[in-house]
Order: sequence, then structure tokens, then C-alpha cells
Amino acid sequence: MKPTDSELEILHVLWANGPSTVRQVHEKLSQSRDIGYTTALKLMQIMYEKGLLSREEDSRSHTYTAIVSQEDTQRNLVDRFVETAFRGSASKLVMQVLGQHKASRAELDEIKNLLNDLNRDAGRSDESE
Amino acid sequence: MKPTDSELEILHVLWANGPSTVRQVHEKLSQSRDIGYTTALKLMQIMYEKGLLSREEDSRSHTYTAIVSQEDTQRNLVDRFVETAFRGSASKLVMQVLGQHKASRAELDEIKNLLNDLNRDAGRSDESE
DNA sequence: AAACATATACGAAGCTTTTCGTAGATGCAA
DNA sequence: TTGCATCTACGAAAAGCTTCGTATATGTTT
Repeated sequence: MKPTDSELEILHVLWANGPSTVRQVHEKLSQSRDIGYTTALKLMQIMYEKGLLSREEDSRSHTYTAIVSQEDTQRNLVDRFVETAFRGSASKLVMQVLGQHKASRAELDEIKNLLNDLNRDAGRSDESE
Repeated sequence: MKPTDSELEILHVLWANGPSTVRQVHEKLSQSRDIGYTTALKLMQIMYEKGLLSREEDSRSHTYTAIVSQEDTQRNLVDRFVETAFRGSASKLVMQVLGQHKASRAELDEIKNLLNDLNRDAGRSDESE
């Protein structure tokens, strides 16, 4: 189930802040763009119907929680994106991202470390061919 | 101008094969999914109106060409994607992609080389802060 | 020339996404 | 208890995407 861009905004708020009411989510969203309260409400209701969110009915308002995890969601999104935008070539995507976005040295080091591990694995499987 | 998923399919065909008629594009698309001829035609007409494609009117049919380059398009898509899916963190995206997709040793080496260059740059700008 | 194959143009239906207005319920305050 | 603030529910409009049917033009074949 692919969340839309608006739904993704809401998921990010819930992932960052944990279970929240519509009001809380709306306040966060308002910081970065113009959006009506009932718009946020409607979005979250739809996401509830879709099974993206769960909710607990408190006395007056509802508290919503993201059911889908950030990890799973991002993995799915990446899969689709690699497919549609890069015809399945993940390494092309990586090259593109690294080329056009700045990263701190710490981040680059982190990526390098991961890369070293992967390189060992690739080496192993290459030898077996 | 963000191409839709369907439009991206067509762009990929044109990028790979060069200027093509609707029939040629439709035949390529048919290999991977069910799509009517007039559907492909309509999509390409819309893309022409949007300025994504140019066309040359031959005697009987039209020959379409991608106006937007693959590089520019992918750069734009990556920008949007980093923003919406990873809240602007390009390195998170890279880590995610590297973790979940296999790459050959050659590809990994290529990425590593790029990374070394970037690391030098990051080092330089770090020192100036 | 008549019939046929194949091209484009066009309109429109069906769906999804985003947005908001309005109505009705409910807790709280005066 | 009456009214105010605030909540949910609901409907619906506007826009964009995808799809295809039908009409019409135009080469090609017989």
C-alpha cells in the first residue's frame, strides 16, 4: 500500500512524535505549509480506513498511531522508485544521489563502512562464479 | 514538471531507443504490460502538450522525441523523492538503497571511487568551519 | 475506384488525491 | 442550563491520471 505524498507527511509526524491527536499533527504540518484542520482530519480518517493508522478513541478526541513502520514504508518506496525512475538500477540511483546532494564527512564515512562490508560480500559471491 | 509513472515509462522507451512512433513505443510497452494503442497515443499527445516530447509529422504517422533529458529528469525525481520519503536526508536514502539492493563488485567499486572524491571535498569544507 | 489497414483527434468515464464547508455531538465554563 | 469551543463525520468539488471507444483522415492494395 503506497502512501500518497500527503499521507507521507502525516506518517513522518507520527513517526517522529509518536501517537498524536489530529490537532497535534495539524499543528506540526501547519509549520511547513498551509493546511486546514479538517483537511488533516480527513486525511487521517482515510489513512485509518486504509489501515495505515490505528486510533484510540479518548473521551473527546482520537489519538492516532502509525501502524506501518518507517523502515517498511521506506523500503517499499525505494523499491518502487528504483523501478520507475531508474528501471531497477539501484547503483545508478546511488551514484545520482551522491553526486547531487551534500553529505557530511561523518555520513560519508558511514556509507563507506557499509560499502566495505558489501564489497566483501560481493567479492565472495564473485569468486564462486 | 514531474512526469507521472506512465509518462516515465514512455520516456524510458524514448531515451533507450531514440525518436519513435506511437506504434514503436506501444510495442515496447506491450512487452511489459497490457496497454491499448490509443492509450499510448493519448499519453504521448498529452506529453507533447506538456512539452515533454517534441514531434515531427511524417506522411502518415508522427515521430516523437523526448525533450527532457534523462539526467535532468532523474535529478528532479531524486530531489523530490529525498524530500518526501526521507525528509531531505540523502545519506539515509543511500544507506537504505545499499542495504536492500544487490550491486556487483564493479558497481560497488565505482560508488567507492566517487565516495573517495566526495570525502576529500567534505574534509576540505570541514576544515574551513 | 472501392475496400481495407492504420493513423490521429477527441471526448468522456472511472478513479484517486486533495481540499474544505457544514452539520451534529460533546465537554466545559459562566 | 445555556452557550461556547472544539471534536468527528460526511459530502462533495476540483484537479489530475489512466483508459478506451468512436469518429475521421489517409495511405495502400486489389
